[in-house]
Amino acid sequence: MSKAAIRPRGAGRRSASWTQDPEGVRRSILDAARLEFVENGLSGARVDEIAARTATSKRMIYYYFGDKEGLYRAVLEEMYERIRAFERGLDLASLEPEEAMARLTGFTFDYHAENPDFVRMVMIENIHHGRHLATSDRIATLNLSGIDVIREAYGRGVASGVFRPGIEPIDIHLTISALAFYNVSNRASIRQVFGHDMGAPEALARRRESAIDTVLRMLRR
Amino acid sequence: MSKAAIRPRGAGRRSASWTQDPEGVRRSILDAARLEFVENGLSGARVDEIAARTATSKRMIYYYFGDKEGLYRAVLEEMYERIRAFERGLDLASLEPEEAMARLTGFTFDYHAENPDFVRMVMIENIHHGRHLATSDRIATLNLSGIDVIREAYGRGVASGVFRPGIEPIDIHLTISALAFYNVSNRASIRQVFGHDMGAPEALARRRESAIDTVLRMLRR
DNA sequence: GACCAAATGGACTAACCGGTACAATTAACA
DNA sequence: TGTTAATTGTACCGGTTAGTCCATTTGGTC
Repeated sequence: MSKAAIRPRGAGRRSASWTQDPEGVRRSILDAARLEFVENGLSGARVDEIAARTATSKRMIYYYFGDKEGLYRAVLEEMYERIRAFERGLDLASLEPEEAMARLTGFTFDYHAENPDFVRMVMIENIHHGRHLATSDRIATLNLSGIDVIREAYGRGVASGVFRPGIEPIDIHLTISALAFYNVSNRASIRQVFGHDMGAPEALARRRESAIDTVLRMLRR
Repeated sequence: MSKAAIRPRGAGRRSASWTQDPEGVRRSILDAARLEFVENGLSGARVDEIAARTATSKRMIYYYFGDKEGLYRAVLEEMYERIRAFERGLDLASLEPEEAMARLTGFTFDYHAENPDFVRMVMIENIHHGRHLATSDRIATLNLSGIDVIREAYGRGVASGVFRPGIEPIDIHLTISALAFYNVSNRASIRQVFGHDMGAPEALARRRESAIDTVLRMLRR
């Protein structure tokens, strides 16, 4: 500190050598940033804190992501890409309509329960009115298509007579999402206000069954 | 600015006189704070901005609320007290069980739709893991009892045979809340990702009916 | 092995922002 | 009317924080 202050700019000692690793550095920054943003939100997150969690320096954050918001956007985009990959991994077309819907609901519920980081990030982005989703090209071309899966299974169910007609696929999706999302997003307030722990294994299991049952009852004749 | 800088501390000109109005000042600060917190979150909110929206000065914020978090907590508490008043205002005991549940769901849905500020504040508080709810005495003695209303109506419904037995009242509450809450909380992300506006009048109306229908189907034999 | 673009480090800064010091005024009440 | 606690205004401060400047090293290419 004392000597550094009188050394000419940028003339400080540095570790003898290092190896370049652009992808590793990028990855390291993104991981650190995810932790920090998910915990503290966009304005609550500290760039210095992210840098500290990283193997590299703050300088690199700005080198690769431009500014704090650019980094935030990158984290957000990656998380949406992951859930999209999850959705594409679902293979429900071969199942009976009821079974397909039950599985979709269960898997969606599980994905949210197992990825609270994703839930928190979506909450944070909604607080910001979806401003960063709106300005993201990667998100624009993402084509989140849980809806297509739903449309297909629901259509088959209506055709075979097990489901009642007249429901919009988007409404099915919203119901499934609401039940899965809320269970994670509002865990803290529910616990404080009702003393009920939605994260407890038995509560979670009961809630999962309830969600599946609720969706099926909503769809049946 | 120029002359002010060389004037002794606190010796600045002030408006000739003023009338004391503690309650008015408090009210004014709380209203300004609600706008700012709800829009920007706890860490995103600026005390100077709140002060600017107020009829009074920043000094008063610290005088009445101690610090930024104290003010945040006061806003949070007031919003929870309001929804509690709403819940107590519901008179469902005189209705048939199905009608009571339908009304409760509809009213809850409407309350959330009409009070996005409340929804946003709860989101923000959940991001903070409910830390401020936990340290609030006013919340601790609040006794949010939508649950009691549910237990009563559900019990009657089971007794009269229209509802199936074995459902926990808290689960009924969670289902209702999830459907009502999600519709407001995730509006922005749903719009960006699916191009669907949950806030549009017709979408809102359809969603409201869907929520009521879903809850009743969940409860019926 | 000379050259150069990409990648990296460390110190530094300007603005911002929560919170405070000091002084003054008001209003209740004896 | 004098006293005093409650209330209010203005200027200011110290720490924090996003972002930058300058220099240096790496590693591919010809």
